[in-house]
Amino acid sequence: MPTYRAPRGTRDLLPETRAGFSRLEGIARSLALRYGYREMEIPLFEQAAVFERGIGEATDVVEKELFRIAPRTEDSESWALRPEATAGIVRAYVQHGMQALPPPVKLSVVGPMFRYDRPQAGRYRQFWQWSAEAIGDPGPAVDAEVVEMGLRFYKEAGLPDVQVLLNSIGDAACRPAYLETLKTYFSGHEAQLPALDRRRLDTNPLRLLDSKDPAMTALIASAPKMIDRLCEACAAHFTSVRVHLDALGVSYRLEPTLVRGLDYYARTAYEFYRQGAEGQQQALGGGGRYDGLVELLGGRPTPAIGFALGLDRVVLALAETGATVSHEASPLAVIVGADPADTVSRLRVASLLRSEGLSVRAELAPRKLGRQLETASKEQAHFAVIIGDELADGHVQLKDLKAGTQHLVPLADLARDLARAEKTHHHG
RNA sequence: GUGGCCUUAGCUCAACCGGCAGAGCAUCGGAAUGUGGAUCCGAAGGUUAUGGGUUCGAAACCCAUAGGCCACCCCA
Repeated sequence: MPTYRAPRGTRDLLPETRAGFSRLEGIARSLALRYGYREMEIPLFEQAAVFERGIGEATDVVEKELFRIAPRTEDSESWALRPEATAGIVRAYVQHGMQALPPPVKLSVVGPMFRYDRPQAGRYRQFWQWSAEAIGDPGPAVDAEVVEMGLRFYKEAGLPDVQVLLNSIGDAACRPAYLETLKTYFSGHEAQLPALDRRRLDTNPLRLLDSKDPAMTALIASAPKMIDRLCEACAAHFTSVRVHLDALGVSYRLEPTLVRGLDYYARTAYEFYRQGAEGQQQALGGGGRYDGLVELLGGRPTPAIGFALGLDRVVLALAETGATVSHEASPLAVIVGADPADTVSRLRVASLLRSEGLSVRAELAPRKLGRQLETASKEQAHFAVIIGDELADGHVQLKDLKAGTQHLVPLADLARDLARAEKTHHHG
């Protein structure tokens, strides 16, 4: 027999970990509700063209990380697992005529994404994101609202010190000219450029600003900044975004070298980092305005903005701060028996309590009573229901494992007594 | 995709120069057949990631593969 294991870059979320993810998903759903984003689902895979066109052929996400599905037959369509949710959400928005809904259409998706890159801690081939999109609002107020919602997510998750890095990357009116300026600037220093960055000069000059090569630091520092060369409309938009952020009390750091990896972004761009870890490559989340994407995927020109927050990285960050990410619920009571062999009575009582909506575990292993109780306390159950000879006249022993007390209870009252106690029972 | 470090029981780790594969925790059982988190005793758990090679002898040395991690690339 071969030994099987989860594919590279994927992981099993075991119950302890899954509980932490569920908690984060709960916060995301709660925030979506509070901010007016409606939850939806999109397929885990799409026609590859949705990503190729939407995200951009030349981006790393499409060029090297797209998780393509081998076609089943020669004439079947080319599919790919979703590397992010925005393109799929916008595809659905166009497909279902949501342009007819009063704007903005605010949508939320939580689920796994797939990217075929080399795994590391916090970097997986299957990872979880919360994605929120406000489609049909040109901003700038909604830009600030989205950033604030992201920040609130981290705060409620238990990461109060998340830092916002903010930039404007211009739009079709001013970015092309800026790119030329940038190209000219770096071309003038071509001899100093590392090989990789020399190649970027043609393919993606914006990325030069992001280079971590020490030889580039001085060059980048004195390079022309997009933020200084925004057209009037973009500059006014950015100023207003900042005014709104200030009004909300959201602090942020201007990061003129912040660029985004996906082609569809324009104007507002931002990323979330742990305080003190801003320089690291692992963003907790990021987002921006993508005013051209709806049109790119076949809809009418429609402005939009959104973000994607990485749940895996939040869990990782919480673990690093030593915080308890989450705990699983423990049963209110465990049904144990004096006669190890009498699983019938234990199961019957458990079934009775469960039908009353109570969370109980029946000990079905034929172990002696001491061992049954031992396991019950180890799993943090509040009560043990001990079944013995008293059952003959309709009674059981109800033992409070936390308090160490015990008394005889008529079986008829058991559910009521436990339900009353549940109010004070802290699961876990 | 590039470079580097790592992989021994379910988990965390030992094993001196290449010479008997071990401990703690967890699990199961006994002390204690109707009373729990403590204690004592015991059991079970291993193709030393996988496949080759060197050697009288390999967990250890060499090669390949897989997986994990770190730095890039890039992002969540």
